[in-house]
Amino acid sequence: MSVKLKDIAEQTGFSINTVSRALRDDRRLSDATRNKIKVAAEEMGYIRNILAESMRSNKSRTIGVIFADSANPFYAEVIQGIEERARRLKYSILLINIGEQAENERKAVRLLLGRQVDGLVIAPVYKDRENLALYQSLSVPFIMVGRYIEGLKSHSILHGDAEGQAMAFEHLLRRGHKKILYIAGPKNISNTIDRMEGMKLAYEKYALQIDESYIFESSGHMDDGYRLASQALERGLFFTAVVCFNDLLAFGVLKALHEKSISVPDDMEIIGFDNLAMSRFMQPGLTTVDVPKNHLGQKAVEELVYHIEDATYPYNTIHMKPRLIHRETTLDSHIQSLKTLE
Amino acid sequence: MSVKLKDIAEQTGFSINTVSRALRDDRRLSDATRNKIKVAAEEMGYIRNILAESMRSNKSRTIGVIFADSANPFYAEVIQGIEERARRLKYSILLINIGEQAENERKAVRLLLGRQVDGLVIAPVYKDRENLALYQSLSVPFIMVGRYIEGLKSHSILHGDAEGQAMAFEHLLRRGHKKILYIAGPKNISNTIDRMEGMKLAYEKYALQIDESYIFESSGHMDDGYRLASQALERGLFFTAVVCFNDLLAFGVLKALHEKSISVPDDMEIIGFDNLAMSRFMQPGLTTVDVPKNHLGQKAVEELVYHIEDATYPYNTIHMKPRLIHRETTLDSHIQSLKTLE
DNA sequence: TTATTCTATGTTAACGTTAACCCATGAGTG
DNA sequence: CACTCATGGGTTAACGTTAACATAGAATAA
Repeated sequence: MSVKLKDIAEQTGFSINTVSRALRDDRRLSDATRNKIKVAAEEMGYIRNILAESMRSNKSRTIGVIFADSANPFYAEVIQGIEERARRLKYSILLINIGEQAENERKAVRLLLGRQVDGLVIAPVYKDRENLALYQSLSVPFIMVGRYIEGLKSHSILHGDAEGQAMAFEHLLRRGHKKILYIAGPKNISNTIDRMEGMKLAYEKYALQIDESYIFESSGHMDDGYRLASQALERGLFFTAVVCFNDLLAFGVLKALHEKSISVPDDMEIIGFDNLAMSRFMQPGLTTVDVPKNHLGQKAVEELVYHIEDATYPYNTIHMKPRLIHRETTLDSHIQSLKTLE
Repeated sequence: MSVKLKDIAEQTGFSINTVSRALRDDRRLSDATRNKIKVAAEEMGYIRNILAESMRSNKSRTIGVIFADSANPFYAEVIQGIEERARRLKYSILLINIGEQAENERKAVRLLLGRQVDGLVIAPVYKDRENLALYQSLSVPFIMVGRYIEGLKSHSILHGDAEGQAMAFEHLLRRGHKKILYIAGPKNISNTIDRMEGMKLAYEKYALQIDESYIFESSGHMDDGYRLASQALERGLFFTAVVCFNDLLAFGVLKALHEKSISVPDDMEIIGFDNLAMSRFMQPGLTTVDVPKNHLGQKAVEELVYHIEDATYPYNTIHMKPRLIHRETTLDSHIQSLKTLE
């Protein structure tokens, strides 16, 4: 069996409690005692039983992490940030994927509560009466990353969905595009709603009407981008630019355009969202809205731990700034003006 | 405070133990009692304290997962498989990233042991005397995914690194390529060694010599692919094909080639490894060696749980079959033969 | 009938740790 | 010299659950 405090106590002649204190660096013990015990523990290969510690101290140093899909490159980077920061702060993370299903989200929360997590980091499904009630009565702190749910927005860290999407559209509208295809995201998450809102803001700014037939719904995956763009082209829909809910969709769109021999950005401009690591390496490099993914995860944990360690710490929505990253799927204003002169 | 067994016991009039049994579906209780207790538990919003359960039963239903970087799309997909299967088997996963550092790997193992995990799934650093000793004396079952370490190969689930890399090279050598650039992976992992071995096998098969100056070391990231390919070209190194340790490197290489206006596959053929989800959407679509990533993760958990539940279950290396996926960065034999006729 | 086995439940202890409280000793204080 | 107080450590109980054993009554068998 493994080494326990009891074994170290017997070995060193101190009581179990003294051993426990020594290993927790309790200053009320003499240096000599503390060192003697620590050395013995090290020699005996002692590993503290965190389960027992958690049980007794009522603090598990564990954070539950609930996402739709950890393999999605966007979430993968957020999770990376979460793991990194949690590890640094001496917390461990329990990861659960829920595939955008509100019911799975509830199950995940309950499971994690059963595991006595000290807090939760969640990318929640947007609208679900039952979930709202669940969160409102939740016994542990929780932070929502990159998304929010109505009524609990103060728990969210957001990255300017509306603002970012507006920037993307403005970049195109300003330069005269009239027919822009918008491939939207899954309808049960806040990002889809906010980005749609951003699109509207941009159109309003330029006093232009949105043609609803240019808005497609999607799951946010590459295949959908490919499929929807292909279909639109095959049906003869006329457009000069495509804005995508995220980069993955844009990858699919690029593939479709290439197959139809439509030249990007000359005949068609494309803008994504998220600025995934791969987006820079696409051919051509994808113009997109940058979101600080890793930082988002780190910040979420940081805030969460504040709440865990201080129950009075207030919840306030945190906003991060999106940035439009110009690459090769759009023409920048300079080049555009040159072309206009030709 | 939260509802405990004690509360349900008081509410229903049964003993704590009977309540515990009822909620665990113990068949020795009468249906009436079991139902009454379950209904009461449900009504009272009882959530079982898994920590306490784990403490007492000496089984945490937790699996520790140790990878270099969960944001790497390859591992992200493996982890997805792990999470999926673990969840289905009622296990939770604790995730730790170690960045290919042997020392971090040791720390992670110890941390997870402290958390009383029932088993580990690891992508280990290849060669480290201390780690070998650690694993040899490990008190819980462990499965290594996609990699192995010397002396413990039976714990691994592998996907034919040598075989897959040989297939890639053979495809090129068979069709007459003489100067093939190979961008290898990080040197402290088994994949790099085995894939290098696969390359050698292919050259031997065609009785050709390997020119060491065509082998570059890398970290396996996109930037390295870009940087190394750019450098090779700038230095005037002559080659007609590039084989990459993984798809990420290939993405970087494609970018570099495009910048130099080298046409793929006509002037240069490229083969990657891993068949990431994005590889199909690259422009041109990347020819690569497919590895069943999600399945690898699922299988790892499946095997691990066999070991957890039956200590006599034997360790045997499991081999999965790689497949060469022909896409647009290579010319297939048919097209090649047509070109030859020109 | 009486012994035996089942069935359904209760009682007690334990998992390994930490919290809360207690107690000796000796130094410093007035 | 008695008193306080800090120092260094021990004792006991508790966290919430399950394992192991015990038991009472009913059903069955001989």
